[in-house]
Amino acid sequence: MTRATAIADKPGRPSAKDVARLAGVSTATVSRFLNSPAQVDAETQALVRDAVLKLRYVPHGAARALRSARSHMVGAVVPSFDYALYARTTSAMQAVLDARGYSMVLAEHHYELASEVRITEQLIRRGVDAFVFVGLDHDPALFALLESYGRPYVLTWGVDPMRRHPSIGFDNRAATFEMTRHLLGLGHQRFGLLSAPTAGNDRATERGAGMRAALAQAGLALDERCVRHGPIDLGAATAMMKSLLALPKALRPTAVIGTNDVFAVGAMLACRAEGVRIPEDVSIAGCDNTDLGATQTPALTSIRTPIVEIGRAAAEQVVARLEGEPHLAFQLLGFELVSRGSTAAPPRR
Amino acid sequence: MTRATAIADKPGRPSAKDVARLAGVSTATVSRFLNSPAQVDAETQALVRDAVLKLRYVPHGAARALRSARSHMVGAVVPSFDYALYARTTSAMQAVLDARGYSMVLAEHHYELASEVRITEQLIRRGVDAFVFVGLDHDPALFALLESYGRPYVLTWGVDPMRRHPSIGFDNRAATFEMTRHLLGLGHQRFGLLSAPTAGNDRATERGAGMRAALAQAGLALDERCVRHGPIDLGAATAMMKSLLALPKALRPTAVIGTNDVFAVGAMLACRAEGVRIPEDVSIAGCDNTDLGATQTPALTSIRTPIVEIGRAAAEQVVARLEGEPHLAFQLLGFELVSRGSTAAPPRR
DNA sequence: CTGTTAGCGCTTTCAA
DNA sequence: TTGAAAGCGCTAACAG
Repeated sequence: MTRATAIADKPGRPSAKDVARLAGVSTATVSRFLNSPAQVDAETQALVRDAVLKLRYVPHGAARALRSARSHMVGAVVPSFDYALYARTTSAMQAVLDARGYSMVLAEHHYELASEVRITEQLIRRGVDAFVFVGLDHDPALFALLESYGRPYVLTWGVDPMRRHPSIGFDNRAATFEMTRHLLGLGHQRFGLLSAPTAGNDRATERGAGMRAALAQAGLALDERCVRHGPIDLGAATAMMKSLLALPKALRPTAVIGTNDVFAVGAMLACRAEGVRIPEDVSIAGCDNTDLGATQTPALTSIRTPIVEIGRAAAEQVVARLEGEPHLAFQLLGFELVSRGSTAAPPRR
Repeated sequence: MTRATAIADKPGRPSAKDVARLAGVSTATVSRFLNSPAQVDAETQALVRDAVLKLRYVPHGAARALRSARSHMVGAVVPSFDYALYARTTSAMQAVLDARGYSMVLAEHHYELASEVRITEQLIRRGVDAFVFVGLDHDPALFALLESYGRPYVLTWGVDPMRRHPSIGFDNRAATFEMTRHLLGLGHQRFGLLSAPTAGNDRATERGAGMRAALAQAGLALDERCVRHGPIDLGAATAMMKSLLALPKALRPTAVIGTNDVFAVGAMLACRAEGVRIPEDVSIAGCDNTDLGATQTPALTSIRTPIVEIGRAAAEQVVARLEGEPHLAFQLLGFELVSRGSTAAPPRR
């Protein structure tokens, strides 16, 4: 027996036929016992139950999936797990799925929309019943694929303004809008933005837009020389902030918003390295309210986003759809500004 | 059409038969084209390829799995995703699996060994080919189940000292041993330990043991009144540390080790809240060297554990076994003490 | 190199 | 309430 065949089911792996034989019934009855016990006589049930337990019978999922066109697997397709955020959302999803008898298949696309399509196709091939995606921006080919295979899905971390795709999230634009208002209220006039690349990332796009909108409303404009884009990574964020600190004094922002906490904490590291005081010299704010930000000194002002709620609601929606239960196709959840020590009035001139 | 049937494959979902018809060949040839193209004539290949692309054919995974007894899915069964650590390991795994044409099914057992068995059985039912587990401590029923279904697996975050189960990890005991030596070297005599519950958690057990061993070697003993156990959670860790700080002065530890960075950072929060200075009044050290610890003020002394390497190696090992390739069943990886500002000499008496 | 054929293990009509 | 029988879509023998 070679390694390659080692995983083949043991010769003795019990099948429904074995259970049927032992219980003295037909395989049809075994199947009914498993799937709709109400249709089986109580005595017969006892017979079958004993046989199942005795043989430690575990039904063959692939056969069931083939026959019933239902794998009971839900795909979670996320940008990346390195940012703790999606891990927590996924964890919440997984808990709900598990409770409802579904398993979760996980895939990352590393912020590449094209690879998202490829990955999704692979999961369809594996028989995944339904999908949860992150964000509203996706390759049109993705929706075509889902449509052509009749797979339900839900988008998360935002709500589709056109109501074309089922979605669960919050208003990313409003979140940074409110944060910017907070900083404007403290008296800031010169702002900096640390953002993820916006291509194919509506969260980053919207968060930037919210900031610009709030500034515009206050009669200000975001100086593009104070904007940096880069990967969601502490090192990159630190470098981005350092380059802002290197700007001529008249240009240098007194308030910097990161489109998420990683950027904001990276900015804090840069300030510490350069001897720039927070919040006396510069205010820093993030988004998503992670432990990473909340435990900094000073603690990071951030937006509490519905990380766990999104995961739970997404899982519940796809399961409800698979099971034919009523559900809300669109859910707009709330967020909350959490003001902490990293933001204060700007330095006096 | 009800919601429940909405996910049924569209009537027109192409099958191998459709591809065969369009290409003017048999389904066997389609199958060969997909699985071993070398056996198919170049011209025929072109015919089939065109048909596949034209119909946007995606093979039916369940049928393939049923027939070939191979689902190309690997199960990752982890304690929890809330601790960012396992998310990163899983991410590394997923990248390798994806590159090798496998998908990853994810499940969490929330530190309950019994639910780990249940979850694993569910994944076997779904047809998962192989498994990666976290830690060496598991319910014997788990191994019995894997054995009876002939599923390869690998344990991670430790190496089985008995060499009974394939495993990839590092020496958890040596890690805290070294950390404790570091603190002893700084002059500490009274130690505190913040740990996860040790039941069914060999990482926590070993990390505690390493500390005790180092102390014993130095002729000291860990005062059990300075030990706290609790969930891996910042709030819980903070409370645990507060209760250590509430000890009579003569008993209060001057050095506290967390069995991971979450405990250590929670301890830092407690110190800040109580006005206890780090490292002047108390030294604090963690384990796993996460961003959470590294970005604190002062930065947390910790142990860099092979988080990503474990994930990659585990994925490579299970794939190698499934594919019948040579592989190392046991891999002992290294770790490294990273000394930062949170540890220093104890206060003078 | 290609087609024919026989199932993989299960669910689901249809009859009894 | 139960059994017999027909496949789900694919792969692997076996012929040709």
